[in-house]
Amino acid sequence: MNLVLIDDDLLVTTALKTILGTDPELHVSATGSSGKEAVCLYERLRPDILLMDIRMKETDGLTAAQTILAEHPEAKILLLTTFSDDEYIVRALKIGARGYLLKQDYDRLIPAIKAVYNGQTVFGTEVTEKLPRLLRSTPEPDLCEYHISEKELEIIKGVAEGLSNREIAESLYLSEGTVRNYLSSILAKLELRDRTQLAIFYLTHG
Amino acid sequence: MNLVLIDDDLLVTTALKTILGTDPELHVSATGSSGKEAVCLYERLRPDILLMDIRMKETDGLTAAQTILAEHPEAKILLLTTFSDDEYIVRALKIGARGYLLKQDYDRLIPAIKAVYNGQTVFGTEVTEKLPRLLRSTPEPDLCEYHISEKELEIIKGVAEGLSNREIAESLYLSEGTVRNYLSSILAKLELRDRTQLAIFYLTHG
DNA sequence: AAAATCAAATGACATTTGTCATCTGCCGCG
DNA sequence: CGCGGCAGATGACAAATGTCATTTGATTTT
Repeated sequence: MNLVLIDDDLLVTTALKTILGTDPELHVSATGSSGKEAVCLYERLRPDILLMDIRMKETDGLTAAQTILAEHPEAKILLLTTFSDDEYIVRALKIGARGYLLKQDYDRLIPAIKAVYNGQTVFGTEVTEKLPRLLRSTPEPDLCEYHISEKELEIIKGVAEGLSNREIAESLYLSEGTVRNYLSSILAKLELRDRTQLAIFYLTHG
Repeated sequence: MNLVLIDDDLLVTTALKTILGTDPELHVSATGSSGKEAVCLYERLRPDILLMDIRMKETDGLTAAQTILAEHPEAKILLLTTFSDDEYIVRALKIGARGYLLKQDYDRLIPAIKAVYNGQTVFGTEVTEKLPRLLRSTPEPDLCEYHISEKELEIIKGVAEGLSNREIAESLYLSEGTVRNYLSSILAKLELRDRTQLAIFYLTHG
């Protein structure tokens, strides 16, 4: 069972590597320290499981997970974090992560990894308690499910106000062409066809 | 003071003609029995005052008034009706009618006509009572304020679903060009610039 | 210092969109 | 009968939109 570990803190990755090394079934193929690396390593090594921290400088773990899952929906990604932040949990679920564990649950980490390997989804104790309530309160698909940067969001808002590309460009001090480029990639990400569909999407699901 | 009378019921027009004829200042130039006629007669005779029923078969009085006022905002149109229907009152106000009288107020009709002639706006007693409340409860501009035909509405809905002109055309069995033409006139009527603004308008005010 | 990275810009391009003038049947009305 | 008015269609056009490949400049990384 091949693993890739991603954590900001070198101490954590090495510690984890040691802990996991005690189990003969587990093999840590590589470690990394940023979301970007996670994407690269996943592409290159196709590990059975990707164990990743959420809070990291540079690209955060959730976004990286999203990138990977967009390409490989079958990827088994286990998110690891110190805090049990509600928003993170929900988002992790929505994008299709296979697990969300608190670092304090480290004694259950190995069983959890094996469970995920067998196709299950695993959540830490605290998370499990919160889950039903969280799901009840957020039934709608959200904008934050996609990788939308701050600037992209500004552009979306402009579109949803009925502005033209030129007007959006002026209001954000960009060139019209740049706005077009941003818009183009936004549409691709959201799988929409034109600005009108985008405006509708934003007004109804945003 | 030239008047044009419009009412479905010939009995009413003739009766009114008689009543109004008792006043030497008033002169009924013509009478008609439908909204269309109202528009024609107004265009042709440019009466000082147009006295019109609201409920009529064929084009109703409000729509006709709207058509006329769109072209001639200075037109003095006095609406006459049997019922004091809230929706009608509000709509009449919004489109710029100069008065709204109940037929039961017929004893005040002549003074009202003269008042309107002098630039005032007149409402029957019952209407006056309801007015403030009605205005308070409907602050929003509405789609129905504009002359939107059934087919036009279909097209607007299509736009608000994010369909392209071609797709709208197919769904309504029209040519793409025709859809473009309709859309063009819709945008002009609503003073909007493009389909995106239309979609936004429909989703928020529609 | 060299290489990689990223935001922003550019230029070229095919489509779509919005506007306008004009044409075609068709129906009602005098 | 003929005429005017409609709903639709057409064709031509400029402008806006969406897509892509490529370039620039600044910043980071190594």
